[in-house]
Amino acid sequence: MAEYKTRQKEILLSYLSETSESPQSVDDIVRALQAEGESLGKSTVYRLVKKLCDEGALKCFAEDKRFLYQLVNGEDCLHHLHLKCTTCGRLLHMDHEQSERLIENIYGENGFAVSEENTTLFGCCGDCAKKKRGA
Amino acid sequence: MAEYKTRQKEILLSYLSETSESPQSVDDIVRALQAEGESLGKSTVYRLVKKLCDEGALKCFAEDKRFLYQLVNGEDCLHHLHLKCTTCGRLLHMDHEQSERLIENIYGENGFAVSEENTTLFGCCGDCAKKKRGA
DNA sequence: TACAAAACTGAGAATGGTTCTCAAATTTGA
DNA sequence: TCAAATTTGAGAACCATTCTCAGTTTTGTA
Repeated sequence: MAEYKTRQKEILLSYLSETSESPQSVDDIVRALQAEGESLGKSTVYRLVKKLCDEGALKCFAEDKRFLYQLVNGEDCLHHLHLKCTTCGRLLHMDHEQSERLIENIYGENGFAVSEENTTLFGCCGDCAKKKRGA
Repeated sequence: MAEYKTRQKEILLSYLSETSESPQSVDDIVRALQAEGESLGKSTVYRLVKKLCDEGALKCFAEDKRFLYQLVNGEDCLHHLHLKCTTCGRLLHMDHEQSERLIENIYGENGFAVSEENTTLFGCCGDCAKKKRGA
């Protein structure tokens, strides 16, 4: 017996998969679920979210002075870097080979082993850049 | 009259330039200065540090659940990526050309413009890797 | 089905970094 | 030297996150 399956975990995961487009704060999560009549305790959400991050199922971003969480779909998501658009909030996935090449490169030049799980590159995506040029 | 020159600001800047190797939390700063007999108020440090960040004189990193501040020496510090070792905590500076190349690369393949100011790559530095292998 | 051990939940308290408040001190231009 | 503008700092307030712990749920076993 190492881990129990609980109603709360299922509810949380289901909600996170619905909102996988935009990262959510713990408060967002708690409030949204409350509105749906599925109230989870704050502590529980914090606990689950942290564990899911450790397992690599969620990505965590610092914003303002709190953390936002976003679902990472599938195994392979662990094995590439992510690009986070600070304008629209979307999380883009870098190609696996490209990630590998980039990391290899940095390792070669700096002796530094970049961790794919912990690293996110911030910037502006093509769509937002286009919109900005238009505006 | 827009901005006054104060003793406190000078002390802070001088301390930050002494410690520009490793990022400091506000608490680090306050305690260190206290030890030197130059006690600055916490509020003051927070205020100054925030203003310096806005002006681009300081880099700010989220760690644990607080922020670390590090002096940006000269213009060029703004123009390369940083590698943060999650084992020893050191902040390594990527070569300027290497940064440019990497960013160019990502832009070419993903249409995504990585922001040097906001991005830090996490992982394990060469020294720590060596120690781990040794142990 | 019944039971007990292990794991999980959640309300509320505690923690701790950051911001706010405001009266006192400092800086600056005249 | 004076007064206005700005800055300082002690302490309160704020608020996201973690901790506590008694009660609940899950699971394997008999």
